[in-house]
Amino acid sequence: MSSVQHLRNVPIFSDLKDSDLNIISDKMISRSYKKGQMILLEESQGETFFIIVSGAVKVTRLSDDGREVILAILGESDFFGEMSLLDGEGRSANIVANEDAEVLTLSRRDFLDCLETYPKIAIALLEELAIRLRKSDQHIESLSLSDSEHRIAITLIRFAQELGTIKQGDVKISNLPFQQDIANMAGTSRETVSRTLKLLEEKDLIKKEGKDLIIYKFDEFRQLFS
Amino acid sequence: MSSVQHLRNVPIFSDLKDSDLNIISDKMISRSYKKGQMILLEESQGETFFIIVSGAVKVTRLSDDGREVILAILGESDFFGEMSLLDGEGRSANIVANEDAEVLTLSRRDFLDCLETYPKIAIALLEELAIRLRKSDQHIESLSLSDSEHRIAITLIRFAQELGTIKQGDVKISNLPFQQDIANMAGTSRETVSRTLKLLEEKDLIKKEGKDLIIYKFDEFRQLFS
DNA sequence: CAAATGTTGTGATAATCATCACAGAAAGGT
DNA sequence: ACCTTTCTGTGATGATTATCACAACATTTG
Repeated sequence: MSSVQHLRNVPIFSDLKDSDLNIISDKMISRSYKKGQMILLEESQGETFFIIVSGAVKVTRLSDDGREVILAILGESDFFGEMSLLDGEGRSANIVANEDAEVLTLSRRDFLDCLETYPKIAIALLEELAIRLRKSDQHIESLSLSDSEHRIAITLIRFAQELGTIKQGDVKISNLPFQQDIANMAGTSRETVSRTLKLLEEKDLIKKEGKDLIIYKFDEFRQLFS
Repeated sequence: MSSVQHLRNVPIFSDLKDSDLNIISDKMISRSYKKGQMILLEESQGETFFIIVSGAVKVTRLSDDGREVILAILGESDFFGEMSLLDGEGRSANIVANEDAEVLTLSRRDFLDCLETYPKIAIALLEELAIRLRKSDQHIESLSLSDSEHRIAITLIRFAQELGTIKQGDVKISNLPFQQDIANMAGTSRETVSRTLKLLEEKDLIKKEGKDLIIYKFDEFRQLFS
């Protein structure tokens, strides 16, 4: 798939004419990263905008004592790096390739030019940031008032919405992340994730199948843990 | 102070010419709310953009069983309501007047027109959303991996940054919110806030003075709880 | 000012969950 | 196929903190 085709799939560019997309596409540089490789480091200056062509990355923050909080896992057609370009602050999170990943990058200048030249991009970007803020709010709510079972269930729901495929009301999450990553998203411990997944399976709410996980009756499941 | 003067203080409008500000200002309607009054209800359709002229509001989410999570407390020159205007989803949070409050409102149409007409506003708004997203990320981090003492200290730091006045390295927070509100922001219980404030006072890190609270050596305090 | 309501302080108790420890399973490398 | 590393399951234990209960104090309201 051509670079322009990829851009077309990215929500913030989808409104543009082909000719404009071509112009932008020409300014982008392609890069690839191996699984586990650090793409962006917290504290460093943010000077680049990234779009994921294939693979997945995780957005994390690290505490002094080395524990990791996963803020989000991003996949194909998602983008990142815009925050420090926008507000000029240093980076606030690390980005690590969660699988082998291929990305397109745009320099700070070209990105900001884009916003000036195509107000539609700015507005589409506003939409996207509003959506992210909404997700953050939900995340904060769940961390604030749920017990670990709820938090883990909500994390599974997040994965289902990002990576899941629906089949007769059930959702299958292929390639479920490791328990440690789930724990780092849910704000709990790896052991608790292990025990809770077992619990949910005993309640016939989910089923583990190798690397995949099926959530039965997704709508009811979501209701249950709202 | 005239309506235009207030707009000038709002970051997203500060770049505009007086003539443009006047045009926008003419479209705004002023309203006031009594302390405790609901301004916006979760679930309802978001059709209005709000700017706070005076007073303060709290942004909350409520769980089924009635517990409240406070996402933010906003004051003079802050704005809200933009999220559901931008992404078209229903409201994701409640807004309640935390003190008597006076606001200016702009209709959905006028707000979106504004963004189209003045790309600078869109870009300034992007900046602001980026800043909020950053704060959300920090909030998520702190909920995920700190104990209650740290979470409460970080909540105090948030208040200090929003409402505090510096005096010789110490910060004074006038009119500290109730313990229950602090608890709802820090994701802990009211009793734990009470006990922790006492603890911090015994460590000579803070001092309660009636309705005010002083954080000694603010920089060190912040360092301590990163 | 008295009553009523809202807020804070503090003990006792129990529940949740992190942590430690280690065994077994799975995946990856050579 | 074997060794190494990573991931998962599970018991035991202790720490943290929510919850309940109630007294003291403060603030509002009639």
